[in-house]
Amino acid sequence: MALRHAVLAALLDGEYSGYQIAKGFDIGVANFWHALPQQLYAELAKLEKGGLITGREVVQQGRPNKRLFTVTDAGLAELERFAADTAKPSFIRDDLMVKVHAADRTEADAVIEQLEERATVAEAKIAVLTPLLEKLRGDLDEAEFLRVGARVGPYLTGLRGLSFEREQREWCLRTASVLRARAARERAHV
Amino acid sequence: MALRHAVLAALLDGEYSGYQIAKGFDIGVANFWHALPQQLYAELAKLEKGGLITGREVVQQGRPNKRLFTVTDAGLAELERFAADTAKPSFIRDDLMVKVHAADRTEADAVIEQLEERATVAEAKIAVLTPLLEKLRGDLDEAEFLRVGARVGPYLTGLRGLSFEREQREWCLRTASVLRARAARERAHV
DNA sequence: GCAGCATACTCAAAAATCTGACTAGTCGCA
DNA sequence: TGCGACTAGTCAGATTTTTGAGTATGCTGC
Repeated sequence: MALRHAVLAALLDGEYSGYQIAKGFDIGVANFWHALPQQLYAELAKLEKGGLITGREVVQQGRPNKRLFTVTDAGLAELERFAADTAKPSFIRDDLMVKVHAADRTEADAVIEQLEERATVAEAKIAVLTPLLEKLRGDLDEAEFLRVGARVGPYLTGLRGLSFEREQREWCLRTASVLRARAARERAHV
Repeated sequence: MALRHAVLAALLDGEYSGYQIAKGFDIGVANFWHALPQQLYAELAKLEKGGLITGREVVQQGRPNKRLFTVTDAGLAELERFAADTAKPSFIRDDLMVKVHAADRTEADAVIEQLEERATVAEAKIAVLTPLLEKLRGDLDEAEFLRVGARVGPYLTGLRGLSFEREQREWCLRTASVLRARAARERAHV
């Protein structure tokens, strides 16, 4: 049950609606968590019932009203408690890696295509993250920001996201080219 | 329902028992998938019932008997089908990143400790993966192996795992040192 | 003038995953 | 000789996550 903490952490950056959180707009959280809108709405409702966040209705004209949530002191205390107890090991699950693992026993064409597609997605994430980190940093250079800047948390997780996406892109492109070369070789030998 | 495919991919490397797969001994699969023993046993049973794998009983003395599984032609065809349709985006879930995201609003000491612990774990994985990749490679150098070697699938996923663990280690150490420096600064100012 | 997309959610049900306990023999250690 | 760890699993039940559908309004492009 760590989704609850991911949501609390996301709300530290300000007031957000379920819809906004669901959109994954938030740099930090999107880098290490993924959940469907339905889960988030349910979790927000539970958190509010438990008094860890409070919502306020914002009436909008021209579009549906929304509820913006803020972390309460109790919520902060819960995060504190969470930070103190031992973390579960991280885990990745990746369909594409399963396919690559089996790539020398199956037709590789489709996998190559997906690897290149995935590299493009990584590229796009890099293009979003880079300016976001710059914005967080403000006038300070990175070393200085990390030393004294406010809100380093999101910056640090953003850095991890960025490095992950860079590695992902490189690996996808390299793997695609390896598989492509082998496919060509195989065709030549048959 | 991709666990089924992860298991099939793991079994491509040879005959394994549920227990062995559960141990995560397999380089490739451990790099992109994680599941509890109970899930694996259940999945193996389903796959066998579906004819995608076959098991044979191996009688052992001095320890319980075991069942070793092999992928059938039907299983290979299923993997082929799986490789062809579109992959879901990868996702990571990481408690520790949640904690870092909130680190500037909570007590950081415990998080720093966990980051250093995580770096050690990453180090250990690097220490396991590096010789495993060497072994897979045999006499060939990497470029040559990738061009003509057998079983490149596991090698390629192993490379991704290795790069992930390296980045993980660096990020954990750097993040720990950033948080440590800030905690010291804060104490000095109070 | 209407199709499709965006905002902002809700509900129910199916499937996957995790928690926790249990069996049962063997080996090493003190 | 008893304790704990390792091999090799099984079972039940709770919780989480995913799938799929639905509501309602407004704006934009063709």
